[in-house]
Amino acid sequence: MEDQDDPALPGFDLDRFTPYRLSVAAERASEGLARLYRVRFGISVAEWRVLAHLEHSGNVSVRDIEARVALEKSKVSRAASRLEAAGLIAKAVDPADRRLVQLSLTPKGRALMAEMLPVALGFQEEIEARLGDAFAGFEQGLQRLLDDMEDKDDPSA
Amino acid sequence: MEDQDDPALPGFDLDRFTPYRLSVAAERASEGLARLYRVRFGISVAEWRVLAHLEHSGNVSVRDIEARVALEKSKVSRAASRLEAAGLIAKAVDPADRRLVQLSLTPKGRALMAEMLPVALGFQEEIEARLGDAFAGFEQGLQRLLDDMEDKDDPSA
DNA sequence: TTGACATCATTGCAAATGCAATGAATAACG
DNA sequence: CGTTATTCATTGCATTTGCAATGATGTCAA
Repeated sequence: MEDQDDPALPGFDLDRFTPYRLSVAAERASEGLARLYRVRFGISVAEWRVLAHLEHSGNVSVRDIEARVALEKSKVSRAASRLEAAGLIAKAVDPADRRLVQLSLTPKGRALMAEMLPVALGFQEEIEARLGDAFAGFEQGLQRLLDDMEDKDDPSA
Repeated sequence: MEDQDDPALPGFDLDRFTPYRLSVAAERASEGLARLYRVRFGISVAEWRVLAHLEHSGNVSVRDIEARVALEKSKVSRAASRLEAAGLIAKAVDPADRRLVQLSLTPKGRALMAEMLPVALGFQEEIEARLGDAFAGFEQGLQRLLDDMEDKDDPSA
């Protein structure tokens, strides 16, 4: 009973818990950008990732994107369908392996990316400016986390 | 036409885009911990956050948690209902303001937290160990991001 | 070749999510 | 007081999500 409000507990503070902090920061950053994309271009985060990857890597299969862009394959598939319906990408069966679907930007999709990229780059610059001299260290840590979690994402095994 | 596969485009690389990196890192970190909690304790991330906040701060209203723990109020409400059904927390109408619901850990809830906290702390230690000397810089950057986004979460606003 | 197994994209479906009511209670202000 | 706003927690509902089929293709070895 005395430990009901006993401050001498382990004293766990969620605010100092890295997974939580990471989650909140990511949520807010992605959400800020997501709102921009949604209201200005009608594009979701998943769709943005697919477009960005296509802009960067040319024709790719759904499977490639799934692995490359940290998106469930059903999410990629549905995003691709919406993008195709919007005329932003084209789907084509790979002639070499007919199980694969090659996605590629249409001219309209490329034009949209030309509008969206400056927004993304501006957002990135904004973040770097806000972090200032902390940016380098932050990115280094982030990189190390991403490297470690590349396949196994459970640090305590 | 020539820019179909022209590498001289803006050359945007999603992998260097901080919001994306942050999102992937957060997703993987949270998911690793989430799996542990789910399989070992049957607890979701939202439920974990509610429990952790209660353990740390004693009785709190749903509203408090919503603000404090970066969770939609409907999510808090539903998490609280599940936790109550599981006998881990108690809900009580605040006598001073009967709109508020005071949440508090039951003995069973406190016992569960006593089991879960070491797991969380171990996870945290693991992360710190993996980051090594990059941890301090990483946390500093993260803190700066969180500060900046406290109310307005759109850096390019 | 043929048959067992693997891989790919899509889709069905149950569960989770976000947002906009809803209803209860309080605060603000004349 | 009485009336109008505001705050709080919950819930309804449409959308999104994740996961497990499904079907269509490819691979490999007997």
